[in-house]
Amino acid sequence: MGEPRTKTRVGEANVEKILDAALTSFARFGLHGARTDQIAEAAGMSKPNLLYYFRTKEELYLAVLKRTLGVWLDALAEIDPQAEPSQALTDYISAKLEFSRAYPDQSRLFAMEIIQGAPWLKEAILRDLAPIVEAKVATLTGWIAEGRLAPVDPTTLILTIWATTQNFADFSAQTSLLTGKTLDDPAYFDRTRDAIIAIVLAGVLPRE
Amino acid sequence: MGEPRTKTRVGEANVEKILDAALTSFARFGLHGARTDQIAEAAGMSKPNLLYYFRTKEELYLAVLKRTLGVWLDALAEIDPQAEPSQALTDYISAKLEFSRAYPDQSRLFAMEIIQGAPWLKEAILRDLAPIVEAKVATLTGWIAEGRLAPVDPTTLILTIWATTQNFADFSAQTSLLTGKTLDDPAYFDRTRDAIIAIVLAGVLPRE
DNA sequence: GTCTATAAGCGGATAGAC
DNA sequence: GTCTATCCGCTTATAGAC
Repeated sequence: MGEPRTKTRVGEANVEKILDAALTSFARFGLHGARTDQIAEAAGMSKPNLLYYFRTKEELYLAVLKRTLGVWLDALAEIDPQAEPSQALTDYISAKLEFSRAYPDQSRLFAMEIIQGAPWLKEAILRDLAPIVEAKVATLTGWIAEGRLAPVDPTTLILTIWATTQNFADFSAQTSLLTGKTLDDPAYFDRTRDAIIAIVLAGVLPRE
Repeated sequence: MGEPRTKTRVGEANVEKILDAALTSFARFGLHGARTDQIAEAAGMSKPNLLYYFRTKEELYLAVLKRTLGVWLDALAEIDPQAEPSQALTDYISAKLEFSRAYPDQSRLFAMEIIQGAPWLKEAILRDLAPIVEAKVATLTGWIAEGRLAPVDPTTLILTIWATTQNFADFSAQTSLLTGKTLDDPAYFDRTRDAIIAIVLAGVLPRE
């Protein structure tokens, strides 16, 4: 499953340019809809030169996906068991939404891969993502046991946060068709973040 | 934009078989990844015969999408301004989740089209979906004004419900990788539904 | 309406010089 | 490492008989 041949500095710079260009195309057109010559052009090189770094389109696709998964893992891992639950969840929701705003293509591409059954990323999800989720479920379970969180199913809560935050990147086409706004509008971004936090936190914090 | 040529009874039956088969393929592989001969085979006919009913792959794709959009519209339109808010939202969430369980491919295909910017469905969304959403936002705004609903942004609330419910169909690959469960498991389905309703309703109902 | 056979073109991948 | 030129497989779509 060939790494890109990147020994030199110029090579590494090219790999980065290719990954960025590929992300845009794959997010917009999917694995099969994306065109290698278009990606090469966007990366500022010829098609054969692109294929010098990534031998096949599929290899490039997987490389793009794995780069995104890494960022996801880091954000999730940052939920701190020692923190105040409402603050920890607020921070995580904010970070996740901010990521969706800053890197909508990464969010979208990831979503498309998952929707299609994760044919390329299945292995990496099981190996890298699952253990972290398990750890965070344990954290939430602990908070619930201590009465610091309402007794909501922890896995469902995590998936709900992913669903709500990612939604605004993934479905931004629909959202902007319906509201005329995007997350690039700072006021709308803040309003959305506050609404999500209000909805999710209210359902999750213990009533006194 | 070419209706399928369906004058006879056998023709209509074939069109249905094609739409069903196409839904499966498009949801799994996307517009460009799906293969017409595979769809034809799944529909029990030859490829030229399929292309007799739908002149191009794209025409077939759009027909499949529009069939799904119709179902969506009906469910949303059913939210009754006269109803008790918590009951109306509970019913809508239940119906939406049930739809995602019963027709996961429709849910997934719709999601993929939206994520890619709705290149094929944009027009229909603006014409058919937007007005209904507008009407429902008005309903929610009324409930908020009457103090029967917490002052949450109505559009965000609707989008949140879509996000949470659809998520369990769209991301079922991820969910089942992480939990080992699918919505086909009745107990898991009920647990998920209750958790979503609890989270969303709690954040939205007015505190006394 | 349905088929077999085939055309036509796109697009990923390679050859080989520089 | 990068390019030009080119190959060739694969897939949509059509021709035309039944």
